Amino acid sequence: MKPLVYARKSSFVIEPSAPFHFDGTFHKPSRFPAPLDAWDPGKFWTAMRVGASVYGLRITNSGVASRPKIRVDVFHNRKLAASELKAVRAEISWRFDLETDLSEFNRAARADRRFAPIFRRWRGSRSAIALSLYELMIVSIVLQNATVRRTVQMMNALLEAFGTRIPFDSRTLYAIWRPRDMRDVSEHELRALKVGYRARFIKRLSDDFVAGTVDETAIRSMDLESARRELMKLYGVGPETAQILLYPACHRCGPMHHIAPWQQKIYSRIFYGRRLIPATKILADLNRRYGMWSTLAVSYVWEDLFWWRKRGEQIVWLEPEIRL
DNA sequence: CATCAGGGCCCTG
DNA sequence: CAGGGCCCTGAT
Repeated sequence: MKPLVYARKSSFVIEPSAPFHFDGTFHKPSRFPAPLDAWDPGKFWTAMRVGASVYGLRITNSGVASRPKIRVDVFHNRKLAASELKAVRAEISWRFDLETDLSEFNRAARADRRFAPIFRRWRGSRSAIALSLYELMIVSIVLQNATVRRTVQMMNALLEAFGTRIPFDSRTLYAIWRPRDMRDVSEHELRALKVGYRARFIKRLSDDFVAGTVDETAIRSMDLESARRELMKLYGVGPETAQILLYPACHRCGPMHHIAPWQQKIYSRIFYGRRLIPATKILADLNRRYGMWSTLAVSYVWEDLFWWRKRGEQIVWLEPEIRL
């Protein structure tokens, strides 16, 4: 097969709602490393599947917080129809939540006694991920009951076997396969990639997406609780995975319902300065304090911590919790 | 060498 | 609703 060359380029500009924080939106340092996207200050690359095609995207910051502007360069391997470009733009806008109105959250954030400096630092950051609902679901599955190292291994093995390699702009990234690409893949074949019991989840979920049991478009417009119920019906999706999916894939950042054990440990430290606080208490406190903005508020504090770590700050209690 | 828990979820009793 | 089993790995 002839290697596909993503050398053609189309460009457009998006003006996100203000205030906007480019790096806080396009890079989340707490996430595990995968060849799905790449980031440098003011620049972001990803391979995005929209409709039937995959595109290489380079997104560049070309505005300021108060007058935000991003430039999108779309790399492709054939001539594009105008409608395709329009679809790509709409998808970027949705996935990175570029049109959202955070003024209410920002008002509350300014008045926050403890964390106002953090909220100010990241003001304009969005709940965002480059992945579709199906793609994030796959990522959540390989996160289940695994340490970071194992998650990375599983993800790489899956991408190598079924992902679409997109060489563009002198880098190579992968797009996750489509649900229907799993149709002729056996559970046995998946297990050979050492994903263990998750093989069955991947098969069943892919089938559900093909059959239309899950409708991403519908879920995007549901209220928080309906979306959660819908997602939890799926085989392999429990409370933790639903939480991951609702935010950021659905931009539902209402009250939190679930805290994973390792998050509980980290929340205990950052919100209470203690070793371990009961998850139910943490949930109640955070939801009382931040209400419908809980998930967003917590993510600002959470990512801020991982930004410090990324910049080389030693956080002695954090390291043992991030097992590589 | 064996045992065990892990960034969950399903199934059973 | 509590608890066992699941795939694999690295830690002990």
